[in-house]
Amino acid sequence: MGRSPCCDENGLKKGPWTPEEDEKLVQYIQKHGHGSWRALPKLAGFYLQTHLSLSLSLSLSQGFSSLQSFIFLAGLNRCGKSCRLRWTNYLRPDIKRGKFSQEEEQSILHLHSILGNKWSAIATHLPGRTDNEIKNFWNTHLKKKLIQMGFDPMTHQPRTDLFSSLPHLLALANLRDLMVDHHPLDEQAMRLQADAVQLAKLQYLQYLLQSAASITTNSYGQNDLTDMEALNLLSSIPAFKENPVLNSSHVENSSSFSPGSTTTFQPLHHPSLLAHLSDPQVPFNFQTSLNSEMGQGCNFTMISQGDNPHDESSLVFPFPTPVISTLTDDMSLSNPGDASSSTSSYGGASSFWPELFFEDPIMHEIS
DNA sequence: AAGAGGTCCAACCGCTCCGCA
DNA sequence: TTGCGGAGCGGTTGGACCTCT
Repeated sequence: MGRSPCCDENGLKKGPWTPEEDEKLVQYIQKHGHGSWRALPKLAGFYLQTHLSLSLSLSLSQGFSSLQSFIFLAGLNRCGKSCRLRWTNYLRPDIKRGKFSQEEEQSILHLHSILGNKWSAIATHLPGRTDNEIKNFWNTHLKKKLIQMGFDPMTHQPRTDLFSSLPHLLALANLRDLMVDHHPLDEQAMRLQADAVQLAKLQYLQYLLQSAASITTNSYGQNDLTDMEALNLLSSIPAFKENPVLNSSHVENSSSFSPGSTTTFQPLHHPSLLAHLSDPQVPFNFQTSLNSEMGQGCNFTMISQGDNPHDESSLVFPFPTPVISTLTDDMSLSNPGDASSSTSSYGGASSFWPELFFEDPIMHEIS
């Protein structure tokens, strides 16, 4: 922009702030508030000097220019930008310190799915947290977490490259069958693997449907990927066999089944559900069905097997459907009983990261 | 115990936005 | 309309701290 940086003046201090500098800054801002950050370091230094001998109001009336050299010798030898950052990110009295709570984490995920890397905008929804803090937390924790769970951290959508591993996952299922003969796994491990394969199919289904929605029709006026492929896959999933919501009308009326078509919904990591799902001790079942009545989507009913028999959530996923978080090479070798010990193994609800879609008040607020 | 590597976070840098003359 | 300067934003960095071997 052709403008010199604010901190390029000789002699301005950089680096970590000392307690004395903090004190100067806090004292000044407590007394006068913050406004002109550029002028503040000079005034802050001067403010302390006034405690020694001068009256601030008297000297201000004399003008700054005559005070410049005095101020630099005695003042906060920092640029205004540095002062502002120190105040907003560290010294501000309303800053909340410590670890982010589960609720805050969910809020950040949710807000980031809507706002992207607009850290300051996200911070406005998290009282006491700074944009810098949220940004750091995102980069060091949440981003990695999403990646581990098979999500693109920028789009919050399932990573399509996960599907390249689908044959591997299915092979894993076959391996399980072989291992039953020679190295029997316990029942829970087998069930988890079976669920994992079903979820892999579900995700692949999602992939097919999303692809079908985006693929242009070929010269015969047909999609390169047909809904039938997806439906065949669906039919191979026991949950669908057991819950035959899918009937012929859905198949015949495929035009009403428009996965991935223009939707105004936004993904939402629903806090209450996530909180529930984050408890690895609570197992769950799920049932799925195509939802033609809503024009698009997939009903997803999650039934907790916890203490509360009424704890059932019926959700609509216009797509994507929930995905598998992480299926590692050593999944079959990990301790199947230790589902709660690691988020990287498929062992419970914590690895199951649904995206709920419904109208979002924040979107209205933003728009 | 010590060194290597990894993680975390405060602070900096470069840029854009916006108000004002 | 244009250019300047302050405020603020997001990306990056460097060093302190932690963990692992």
